[in-house]
Parts: sequence; C-alpha cells; structure tokens
Amino acid sequence: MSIENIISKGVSDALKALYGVEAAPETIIPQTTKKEFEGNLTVVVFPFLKGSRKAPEATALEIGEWLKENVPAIGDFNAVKGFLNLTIAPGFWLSQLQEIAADKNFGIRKADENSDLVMVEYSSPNTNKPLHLGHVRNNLLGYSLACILEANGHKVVKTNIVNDRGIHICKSMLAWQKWGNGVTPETAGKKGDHLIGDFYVEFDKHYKAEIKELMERENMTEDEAKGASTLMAEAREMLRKWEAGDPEVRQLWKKMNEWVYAGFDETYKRLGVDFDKIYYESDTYLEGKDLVLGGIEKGIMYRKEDGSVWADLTQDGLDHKLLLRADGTSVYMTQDIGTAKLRYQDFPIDKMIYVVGNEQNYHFQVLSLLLDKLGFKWGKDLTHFSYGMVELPEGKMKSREGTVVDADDLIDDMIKGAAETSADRFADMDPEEAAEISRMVGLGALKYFLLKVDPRKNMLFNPKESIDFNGNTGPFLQYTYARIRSVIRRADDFESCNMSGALPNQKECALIQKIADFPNVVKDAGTSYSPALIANYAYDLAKEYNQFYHDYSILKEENPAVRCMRLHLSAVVARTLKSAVKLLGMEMPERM
RNA sequence: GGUCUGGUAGCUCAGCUGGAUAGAGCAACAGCCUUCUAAGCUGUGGGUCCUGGGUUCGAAUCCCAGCCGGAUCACCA
Repeated sequence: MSIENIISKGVSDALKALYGVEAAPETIIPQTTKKEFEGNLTVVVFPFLKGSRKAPEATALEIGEWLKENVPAIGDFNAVKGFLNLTIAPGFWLSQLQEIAADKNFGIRKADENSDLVMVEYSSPNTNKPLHLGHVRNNLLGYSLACILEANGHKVVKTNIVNDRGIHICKSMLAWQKWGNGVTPETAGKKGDHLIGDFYVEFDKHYKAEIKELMERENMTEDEAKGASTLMAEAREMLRKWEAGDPEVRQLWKKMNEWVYAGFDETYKRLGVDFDKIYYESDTYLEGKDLVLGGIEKGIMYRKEDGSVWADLTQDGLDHKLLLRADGTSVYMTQDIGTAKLRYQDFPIDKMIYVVGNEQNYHFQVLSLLLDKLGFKWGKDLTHFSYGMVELPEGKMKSREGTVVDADDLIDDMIKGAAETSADRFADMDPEEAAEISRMVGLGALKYFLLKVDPRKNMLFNPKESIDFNGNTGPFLQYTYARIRSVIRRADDFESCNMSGALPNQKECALIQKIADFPNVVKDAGTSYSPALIANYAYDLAKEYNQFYHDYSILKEENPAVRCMRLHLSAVVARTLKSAVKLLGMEMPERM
C-alpha cells in the first residue's frame, strides 16, 4: 500500500475513533509537505472541524496523536494552524526503497488480454514538403503519448495517415515536370522530401509571378487573376487526371511520393518514432462516400438542389457542414469518416486519439458528432489531442515565406551542438561512442524542450538562442543519470551489499518519497494525456538527487549499510529517470 | 460577430481536482572542483499571478463581467 493510502485510511479511522465521523478515505488526500515545514506529507484538517468542534490546531494535534499511536508508518507529527504535518518513519522509507529496488518494472504497467485498445494517430504529413518543427512537436507528442498509454496498461496501435493526394501534391508534380529537367534525389544529392519541397516552393513562386503579371497587364483584381491563372488550371487538370486514374500522372505521382517517403522514413528514424500501421489518403479518400450517402437515408445528412450533401449540426450548436461537393467529390471531413471506417475494420478500437494541432479543433468537434451519429461506438468520445503551435519570435512559421525550421536541419544542429559542448570529455573516447552520445544528448535536448511544456499551449522557439544544455533541460537529466551510473560502476559490491539497518536521513527520505510517487505521475500523465507531467517530474527528481549527490558521499561513506542504501537509492533514481525519460522517447547515455 | 483557447519574474515555463510565505530554468551578480563526472551545487536581486467583482475559514486555482493575444467559423487538407 502506498503511503498516501495508509495516511488516508489512518485519518479516516482517526476521525471515526475520535469524533464518530464517517469520512471515506478517498476523500482525504494528503499532499507533500512544503519544504519550509518539517514533515513528508500534510493533511489539511479544515474540512474536519465541523466533526471535531475544536479549533484547527487542536484538531490537527488530536488526529496526529492518534495516528502516531495507531499507525506504525507515522514517525512524528506537528501541527501548524490547520495543517497536520506527518513525518514518516525512516524505517518505512527504507522498506519502500527495498521494494522499489526489487521491482524491475516499477511504475510501468503491462497490457493484458483485458486491456482496451487505444489507437493513436499522429504525424499525418503532407507529401509535398519536408517535415518542420511543428511536425516534430506532433511526432514527439504522439509517440510519447503512445508510450505513456502503454505504460498505463493499454494496448496501443500507433498509426499515421499520410496525406498523399490533392492539389498541393499536383503543384509539386507540375513544377517538377516544368522546371525539374528530370532531376532526382540521387542526381541532386538531396533527400527526396526536400527536393519535392523545393518544387512546391518553385510552383508558388511562378504562380505568384503569374498573378502579379495578370493584375498589372490585364488590370485584373487579385481574385480575377487567380481565376485566370493557367498554372493553377494546369494543376487542377492534373488533379482531375489523377482522380481519373491517368497512368502517366499516376506514375509520376507514385515516383515522387516514393522519394518523399524515403526522406520521411529517415527523419522518423532519427527522431526515434514509429508506426504500427500507415494509412494513405489515396486509399481512403473514396471510402467516406458510402457512409455519407447512407447517412442521407438515415436522415443524418441531406442533399441540396445542386447535388451537394450536407449535415445539419445546428441542433448541436454548430453549423451546416459540407460532406460531398456538387460534383460528388469528397472533402477532408468525408475522408476522415472513411478512414475511421477502415480503421474500425482493421482493429477493434475502444478509443481513438487524434494528435492534431489546435487549429483543427472545430474539425474534430464535427467529426466526433458525425461519427457518433453514424454509429461508431468510439465516435462520441474520441479524443482530439489538440496541441499548440510552435512559434518563432516573429510569429507563426510560414513555409511560403521560408521561415520554417526544418526538422532535419534542427536535428543536425542539436547533435552538432552536443558534440561541441562535450568535445573536451570525449577527447580520449572511441569516436563512434562519442558520436552516439552526441546523438542521444542532442536529441534529448530537443525532445525534452518540446515535451516539457503543456501540450495545449503554444510555445516559442528562438533559433538564435537555440536549445540549451544547462538547467531545466534533457541533458541535465542525462547527466544526472550518467553520473549515477559512473558511481555504480565503481562500486564492485553493489549487487552483494546489505542495506538493512540503515536509516535514511531527511534528504534521503524525501528522495525515496519522490521516487515512490512515480507510478502516480505515470497514471496522471495517462489520464490527462500529458507528457509534460513526466518531464517535470523527471526534472524535479534529478534536481533533488543532485542536491543529495552534492551534500553526501556515497562510495566513501563508512557505515556499510548506509553506503549500500545510498548506492541503491542512487541506482533506483537512475532507473526511474530512465523509465520516465523513455516515456518521452529519450535515451540515457551510460557516460557523458 | 459566434465558438474555443491562453494571459504567472526582464525572457521561457511550472503550479490550476481551492490550502501555509506563488516556484524552476535562462539572463545578471557573488561563491563552491587535490574529494563519487562543475552539462553540477549554493546564495543575491527580481511578482498589482491581466483588471474588477463574487463564492469560501481560505482563490494564481472555482464563477461572472471586462481588457489583451491566438485559433477557428472554406465546395483547402
């Protein structure tokens, strides 16, 4: 039983014994004592005053006295106003430490047959440009979320829906045809996704020039010019051909998409994210139609005179939503409905989570409603894991204005930065190992940076200041880990030593308390879908350990039991940090 | 305009299921390596928790109103 539960139950019993008051243990939630006060856990007694009919402090003292008499884990107590501060007996903490040390999967639950199946969709790139920092946030959040859910005992399927068709793809294709001169990733010496991205930009450049010319020469308004653009007309024609299955267009499309996928795969691999199943919109975009048409019969959708199909959501406080155009073609929403259908055929999904930016909040509100109406059991409470944008000091990233932070460049920079800051220590190290450590540290800094902030909030990235390696950062956690591992390596009696009889001091008790809290944090992160909780916990733990490390000697401690206890305490901190950080997709180097 | 969302130190962020004197990091300044890795540790300065009301023994946290920012309300995805 956790110490919180012991206290909750104890206080509940105390209230009954002292005042004849019934209070369910679940309603009594002890909190960690503020560091200005003595104690480990604090119970606020204000809610009990009605039952005790005594002043706050007197009530606290009475309950404290009762607990000390009747609950062995309680070592001591003090009362400040209405706050009952409980000091847990060091012996209890020692046994906690021993338990945790023996539990290889501490804090991590495993799925079984009865676990529900959660599908997490994330990444969802377009195939017309390379991944940028915004995608990186998405990828890391999605991957981390999947890890956290797994650690909470869910079965998880990670999925990716690739947006591989549409006018934006045709723009890149057209530009490549016109101005590419047959260039390939090989001949250009460039990653395929970057090459395609260049042509997307190229299209936009020519298109803008055309619009400008039309406006000046023909004296058109901007809208008129856009309508008259031959480039855009060609792109649309290409899309039409694509939809008609034109072999030439399809072949070009296939070839260019292959280039992009090869590029994406490389980036995914470097980021350390993966998927169990990848869906392509080119396969799914026709799927939603049947369901939508079926919805007309069920009275969920209706058809306008021009033939377009709509859903009336005014009852639900929303608007009318288009689902099929007058010419019968699908829109984004229709595709998402189709994808949902396919997924449900492929997997017995209990719960669906979409990791998509908060700019699409409305879309998912509508999608949830529609799926529910169409009879998907997880439609109503699908989760849109809505995360905020990554902004630059100048504001939003805009691919058209070239202000995007490219994912590959950023990863390169981070690794290079890590290598530079560690150059001295790596002097007499095997270059391969040094490179591997730089990779872990550089990526660790990046991942932690993006995951430590509340996912829902917009966040700022300043390229000029880049990402720090000191302070509240990923490398700080990795460093703490590496330092502990180094100590353990030097202790040849680590496995055989005996810690019984050692009584942890105040600092050590606080550390054990912090470690013991890890399972709660994993649980909270799972229910609130927040990798940030894990990140912040890991930071607090590392911070607290570093203070301990600074103040006390481990290997030179003369009392063998205490020395052993400190070794294992350190080892457990290291392991817990590693487990925590693994849920963020970070790796821990054994030395750095 | 409707809906959603945010506003905490110079900057970046925690804290928000109500609890004690609101915390970290960065930046600035001052210290600590013949001692287990100084990517560390310690200290100093820095706050009308956007504003005003309300609920409460108690509000950064909950409610209402307002101010400011962002997103969205597409026959784009």
